[in-house]
Amino acid sequence: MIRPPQQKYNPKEFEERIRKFWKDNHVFKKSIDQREGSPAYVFLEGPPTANGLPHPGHVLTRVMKDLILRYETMKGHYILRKAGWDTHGLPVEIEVEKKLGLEDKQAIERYGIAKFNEECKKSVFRYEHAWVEMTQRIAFWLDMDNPYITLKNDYIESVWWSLQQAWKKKLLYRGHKVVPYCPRCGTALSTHEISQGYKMVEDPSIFVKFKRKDKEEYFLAWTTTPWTLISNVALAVHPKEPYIKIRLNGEVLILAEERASALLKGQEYEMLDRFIGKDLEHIQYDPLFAYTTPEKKAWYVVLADFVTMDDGTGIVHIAPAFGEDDYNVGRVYDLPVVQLVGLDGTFPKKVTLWSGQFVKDADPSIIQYLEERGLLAGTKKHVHEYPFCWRCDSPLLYYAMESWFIAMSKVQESLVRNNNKIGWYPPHLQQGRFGDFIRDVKDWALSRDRYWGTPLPIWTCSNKNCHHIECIGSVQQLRDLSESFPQEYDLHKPFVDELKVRCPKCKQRMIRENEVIDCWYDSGSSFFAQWHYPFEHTELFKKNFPIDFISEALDQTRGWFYSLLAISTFLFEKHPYKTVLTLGLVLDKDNQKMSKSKKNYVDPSIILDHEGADALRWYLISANAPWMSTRFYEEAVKDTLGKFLLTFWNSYNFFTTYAALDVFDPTQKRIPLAKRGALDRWIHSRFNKLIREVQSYMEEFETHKAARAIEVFVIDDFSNWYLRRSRKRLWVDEKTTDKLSGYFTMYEIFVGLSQLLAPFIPFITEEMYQNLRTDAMPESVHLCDYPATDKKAIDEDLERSMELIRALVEAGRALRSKINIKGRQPLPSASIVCSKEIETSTQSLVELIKEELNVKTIGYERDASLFMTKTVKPKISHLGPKYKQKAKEIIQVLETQDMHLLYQQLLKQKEVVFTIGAETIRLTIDDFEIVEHEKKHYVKATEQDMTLFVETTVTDELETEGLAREIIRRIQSMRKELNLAVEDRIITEITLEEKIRTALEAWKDHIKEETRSKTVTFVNTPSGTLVKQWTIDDSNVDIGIRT
RNA sequence: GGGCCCGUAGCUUAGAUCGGUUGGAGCAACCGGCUGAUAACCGGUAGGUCGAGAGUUCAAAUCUCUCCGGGCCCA
Repeated sequence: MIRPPQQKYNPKEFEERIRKFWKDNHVFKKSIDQREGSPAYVFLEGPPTANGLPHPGHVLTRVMKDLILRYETMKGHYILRKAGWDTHGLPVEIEVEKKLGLEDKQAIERYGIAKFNEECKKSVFRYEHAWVEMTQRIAFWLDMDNPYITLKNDYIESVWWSLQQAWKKKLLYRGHKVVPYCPRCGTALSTHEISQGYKMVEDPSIFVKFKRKDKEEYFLAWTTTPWTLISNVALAVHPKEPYIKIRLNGEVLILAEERASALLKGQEYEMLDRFIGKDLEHIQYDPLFAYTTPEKKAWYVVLADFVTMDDGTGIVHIAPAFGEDDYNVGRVYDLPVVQLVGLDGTFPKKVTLWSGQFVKDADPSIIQYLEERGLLAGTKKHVHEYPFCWRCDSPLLYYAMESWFIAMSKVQESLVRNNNKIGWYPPHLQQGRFGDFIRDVKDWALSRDRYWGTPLPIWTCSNKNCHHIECIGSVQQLRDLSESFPQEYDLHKPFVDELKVRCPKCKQRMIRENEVIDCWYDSGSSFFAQWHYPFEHTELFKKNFPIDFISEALDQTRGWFYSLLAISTFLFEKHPYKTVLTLGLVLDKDNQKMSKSKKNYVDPSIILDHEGADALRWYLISANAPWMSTRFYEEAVKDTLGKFLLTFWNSYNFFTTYAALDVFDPTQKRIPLAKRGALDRWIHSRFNKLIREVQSYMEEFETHKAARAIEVFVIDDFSNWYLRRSRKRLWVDEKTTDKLSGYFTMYEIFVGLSQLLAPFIPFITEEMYQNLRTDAMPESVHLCDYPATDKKAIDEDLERSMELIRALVEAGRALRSKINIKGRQPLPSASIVCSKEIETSTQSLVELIKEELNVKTIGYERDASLFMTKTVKPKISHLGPKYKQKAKEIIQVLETQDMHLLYQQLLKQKEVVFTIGAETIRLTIDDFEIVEHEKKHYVKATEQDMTLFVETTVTDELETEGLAREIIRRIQSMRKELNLAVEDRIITEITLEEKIRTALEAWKDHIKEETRSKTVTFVNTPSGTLVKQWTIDDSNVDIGIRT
């Protein structure tokens, strides 16, 4: 039995109620379990870190994931939805440092690593509660009772196993990485940290001469960091750019041609030779300083693409220890890494001239020294951006630190191959941002000299003669090599470092590499580590690999999307996921990124309280393509609520009000679709086409288009046309077939819509479904199958006809508006002039026009001339040249004539004759333009191949009927004002002016019927619970009603 | 600095693959209308240098180039 609805849309109340319903009845679990054995659709959750509050971007990701997963579930897939938490990493440490007031790494060590990590562990779940609550409130169904957590021993063990695999494949190696380093804090900074600390500074830049070993010629190089010259090992030129050899002031210099013209403007020099950079490769030169003798060949010219012609000389000095580009070119040429700077940022003893000086402070002195030796060709102030430490504000040095790497460059081809197998949404990322990154892949710098993270499982034998290195891949292996491995353990620092591990070769103690690993490696391992593979759940892993679907925001492209692919590629040589949906970012009202510091941050819970989860979800889904950035603010969500959700809700309200009143029973014998009226068949046809449309959009993740298609259907087709046109048949008291057909149709569409919309707006659909479902139906809308298109229900001809009818109605309404006769005033007739074909196809629907346009009769005609009359008007452009000065007089004469008669005359006699002064003028039909217009009391509108004529004669009788309708309408609005129920009966008293009172006597019964009045009396002074005075077309009408 | 994405009415957007009537629609505004569900709806009015400039073309919102603005990623 269908209950009448709550009147108000109160999302906070019913969303909470429905969450409880799901929980009490384990609906989420059932939605998974009932699909067991069905084809799997594998999903992997990108783990968030719960050490900060969730923001609107996280809400978007979770809504989109939920939409896709609910949709695929209803389409019959078996989907596990394991939650995950990312728990390691520098941001966690920084939070804890702040909380504990620890300034640097030394402070952390003084505080104690064990205690520090304990704090980190607590910190990562600090806002877990807020995350869980947000997740539940937006109805993201996720198994948060059994999440994978990257800090668990089992998870770490899986990660270790994968690192051991890398080790066995000889992909894990120790090398150097040039990182921004703060000499004061004694720590490298992450890119995340330095991005906040760039400043514009002015540094000295110098032009330095490097003497060719074999000739009295000089390479002219340029640098902004003179202190790095001491560690110089090579000069780089661009292989393809032209270089020239010139004589300037008696010296022979080599530099880029393009730069020479810029640098030596106005100076005279002699051009000696011209060649491309490639020709200079391997030419040796004399070092500027001899503080060290490198173990590898150094001091010669190398080729590098990064050399630009934007500034400098086109010859770049290379110091691999102090620049990333330098380091990379050094690896290509196997150059030595000369590092004549200490970790404290000063020159070591070896550098006798500047020993102990801070490098940047030594710059002027180095410049002076070069000048004295005649190696300086010039200086120039140079303004550029330079990074500073965000903590202590000292200038950072780029510094080659030892680090562990995974040799991704060795599996580059495999990466590209696997990437090409992934379905990217939007597609441009595949070969664009992501493809570019993969094609130019760098080795993965894996280690971090920090505390809170998965420890790097590499132990080195402390015996100098042995030096055996072991990469440990399981807890068992570690236990076997350790003395007294405890029962209870935690695979973090400091436990792993305190273990006494014995070398399997020489039995000496092994020491672990101090570092932890990049936390991106943790989350990128989730596709196997979540199952504790390969130690457990091997079958589960195999069933769930590769993953069908992942989705995160755009910033994860080179983050998680990459780390998953990287790890999967070197472990399994396979793409880890088949489809990746990349979401746009969530911005504020002014298209700015949301951040707490800008205070433009919208708290999702406020919107959840005010507009509700469904409105929030619908906005995020329908506003934009998923991969476009979406502006997020409460007003926007509010608009969505008003436009779509309330219309949908009110339609439902309308249906259930009447269905409950009439005790409509959906289990009774169904009226077959073929036996229902055209309107019912039409909405079914539209609905079935909608299903098809929605599904095809969903397959391409064009969720916004799916949502908009539904919106158009619900608002335009269903609510504003179908339901409005169906109202009348629900008002009759008898149980007619037509009424019952209407109920069945509405019922079916509402059940269908609740299922179609369930993945989008899970609460309101559940609320409706619970009221509509029969015992034979699943207990929740989320346990239903997704609606499938019934092709038989689609009737293209009917849809086309309805389009014509609706177009005519619109044209008719525009007509009324134009002639200023309001819709409540009935008019005698309307006629449609069209072809026989159109008549046949629209005949069954034509009654709809009658009511919409409020005309007494409606009919078809073939010939528009029935309503048109032809006249002529003088063709002035024709008469002018012919009659010159007389034309004006002729026109004046013609204007006095009845043009209609003139036309008749022209038709019969072919000419008109009259005289002007002495002259006889003969005009033929050619001197006139034939114009057509509607006959008196007719107006017309043309719509496609149809013309609509409306007769506008308002007889006294029609005028009275119009007045009756005016009165009815006023009484209805008064009923509403009193909040009366539809079925409540009233007593009505009306005071009318004498002249209309008599005329209205005949309409008394009609007014009584329409307003559900027990009695209608015309009185002198009306009384009632509500009495109102109205003015209708200049007449005063007072109305009083009471129950 | 480099790469990628985006820019259409006050706001949200359709149209861009594949150049072709007068660039559609919704919200907001104004005027009028409808209403036994509606915060809804209907008719009309106003509002556009399609980010700017140049080019290709008979024809450009659409193709090309440059620039400007916003965003992301990488330096």
